[in-house]
Amino acid sequence: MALKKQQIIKEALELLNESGLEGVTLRKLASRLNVQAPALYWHFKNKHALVNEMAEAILQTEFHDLKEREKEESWQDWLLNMFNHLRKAMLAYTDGGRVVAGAHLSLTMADLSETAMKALVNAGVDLRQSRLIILTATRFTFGHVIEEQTRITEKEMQELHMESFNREHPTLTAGIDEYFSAGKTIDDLFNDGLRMIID
Amino acid sequence: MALKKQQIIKEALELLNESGLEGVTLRKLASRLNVQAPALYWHFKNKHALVNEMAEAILQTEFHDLKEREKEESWQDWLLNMFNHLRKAMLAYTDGGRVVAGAHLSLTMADLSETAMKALVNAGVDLRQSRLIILTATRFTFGHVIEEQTRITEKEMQELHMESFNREHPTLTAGIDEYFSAGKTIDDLFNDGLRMIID
DNA sequence: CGTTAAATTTAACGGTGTTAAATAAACTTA
DNA sequence: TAAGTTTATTTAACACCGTTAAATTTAACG
Repeated sequence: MALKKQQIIKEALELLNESGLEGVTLRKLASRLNVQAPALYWHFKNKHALVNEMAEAILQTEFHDLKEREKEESWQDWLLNMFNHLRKAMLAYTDGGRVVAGAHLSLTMADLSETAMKALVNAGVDLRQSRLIILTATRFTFGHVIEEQTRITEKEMQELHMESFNREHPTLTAGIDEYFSAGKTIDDLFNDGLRMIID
Repeated sequence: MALKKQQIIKEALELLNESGLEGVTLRKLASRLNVQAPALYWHFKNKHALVNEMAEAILQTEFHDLKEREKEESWQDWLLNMFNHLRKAMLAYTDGGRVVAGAHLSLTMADLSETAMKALVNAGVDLRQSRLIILTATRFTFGHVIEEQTRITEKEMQELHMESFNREHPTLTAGIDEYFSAGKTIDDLFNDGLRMIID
């Protein structure tokens, strides 16, 4: 039976979740589909194209029905919610941030930006200000999720020598401790950062 | 003559600028140093470690003498200037953003954060607020520079079908056009975004 | 000079994306 | 149904990649 594009992408996403971006190789993917690696080249012009389509699929799971802003909702709340969805979509997959942020010229991202621009402009926000807010928040979101998803091994932790690190960076350490000892989470950190941009 | 660590890193950075991150391979680097690839493993435990040291070197060129904030300078101006230096350091090398952002647990970045935290706290900014501002601005800066340095080929441009893209994203297109037709540059875009976070 | 440690080479392993050509399977048309 | 054409996949190979183990050279030191 002929291989379907959506099948390939679905299997690639499962492989992504199991092995991370480094683990997504054409041979492994082909093997899962009971096919030889070069067969994939009939469906995708190269690996980059496959990864781009994986990024679109990741975004689609969260944004296949992107709701426009309701009259009673503030544009700030709407936008905050939109970027939380964007983060959620990327967090759903191992290395999802790197996959999506690395996918250039994503149509879904463009649609997202367009919808967001309309939401803000319709709410009376200046055109230039709208663009600045959305661009800044987008890049912050990408940066944040990529950082959030970067795995640090136990080995790397030890090599950093926490006690001397903390001694040499007291203010930084105090800032980190204060935040989390106040019961705040990574989710809060993301939203607090986002609010700094939006408000 | 024995290979010196700094020589290797210097040569690796030149290779980075000529061939991009994908082009930095141990064989090519070794060849430039008139040595065989496995020789590099005596100086670095693996490629990741080499790239991490490249990141530190990139940062050091701009931050070997990081000046603390002067009494008469506002913390906002000082911070804005610091992140402009960070961006400049990364822009000095092809894929510099990906190299630096991908380098985990960078000591130079930690020193940078510590100095910035002290500057803000000494200026009377709340500890938590200081951390939020610096973290958000850092992640935005990484996201911005990575995006800025992502090369888009002529082919990819054509495949996007600009006219239909613009038709389907009128508000987004208008926002982009307005900004640049006002004579603003990418530098301005970065600083405008940064100011949204800092102010 | 002889010994020890530092630095590098040779050879190889298992993996990667990708291409060209041969082949099989599935439709289309006579 | 048979022939022909497009679609889809396989086989075989290329040119790379990071990395390891072992042998070998180079340098340092008593």
